[in-house]
Amino acid sequence: MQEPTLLLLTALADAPRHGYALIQEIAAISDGRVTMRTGTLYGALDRLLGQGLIEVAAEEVVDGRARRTYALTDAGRGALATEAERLRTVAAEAERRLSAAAVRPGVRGAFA
Amino acid sequence: MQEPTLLLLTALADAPRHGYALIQEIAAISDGRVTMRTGTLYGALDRLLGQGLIEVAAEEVVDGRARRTYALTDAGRGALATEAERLRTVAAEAERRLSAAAVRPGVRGAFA
DNA sequence: CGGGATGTGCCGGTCGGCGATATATGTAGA
DNA sequence: TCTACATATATCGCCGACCGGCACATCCCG
Repeated sequence: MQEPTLLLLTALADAPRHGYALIQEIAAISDGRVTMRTGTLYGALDRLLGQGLIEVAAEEVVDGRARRTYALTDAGRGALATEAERLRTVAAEAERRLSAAAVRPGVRGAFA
Repeated sequence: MQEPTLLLLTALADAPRHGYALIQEIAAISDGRVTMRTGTLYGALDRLLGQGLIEVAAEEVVDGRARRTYALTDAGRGALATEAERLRTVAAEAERRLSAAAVRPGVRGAFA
C-alpha cells in the first residue's frame, strides 16, 4: 500500500466523507504538502471498494450536486491499523539506525 | 518513496553493505516479511545512485566473487530522516483517528 | 559432480499515481 | 449580466516503481 492510499484511509478513519472532501482532508492532514488528484482519488476509491476496505455510505444530492459518501469497513479499519503499525515500526528502525551511525563515526565513505 | 526503497536506505543507515547483504538485512529488519528481489534491488540501487542518495563505497573481489559495496550519502541520510519522520507522522495520525472513532461509535463527526 | 549459498545483473509484465480532460451546478465579483 | 471560481464527479493514457523469472559465475559441502 502506497502513501496516497494510506492517506485516503486515514481521512476516512474518523468519519465518512465524499470524494471532494477527501481531497481537502488529505491536504489538511499533510499540512498542504499532498494534493490528491482526482485521477488518483477515484482510481483508488474504485480499487478500495473492490477490495472491500471501504463502502458507499450514502448517495445524495446536495445543492443540486451529486455527492457520494464513502466509509471505512471493518476490514479497512483493520488494514489501516496494520499498515500504520508497520510504518511506525519501519520509521522507528530507520531513525534508530541513523542515530546509531551518528554516534559512531568512521563509516562516512572513504574518509575516516 | 515506496517501502522497498525506504527499507533499502534503512539497511544502509548504520553501515555500508553490498547487494546480497542488503537482501538479508532487509529480511532481518522486516522480521522475514519482506523478501527483496534482485530485480527490485538493482533497479532501486541504480535509481538511488542517479539521485545521489547512495554511492559506491568499494568495489572488490572476495573469494573470487565481485562485490560492490554501497553507502548512504549525506543527501541519502537527509532523505531517509525526512521520510522516516513523515511516515511516523502519518502513522500517528492514522492511529489517532482510528482510536478516536473507536471510542465514539457515532457517524455524526468527531464529537457526538 | 551435483546442489545450495553467494553474488551481480537484465527483461517484460503489472499496477498504482498523475496530469489532462470532460461535465455540471452554485456563488461571488467585475 | 457575464465571467470566473469553488464544488463535485468521472475517464483516459503515460510513466515509473515493483516484481517474478531468468541468466551467469564462483565457492563449498557431500
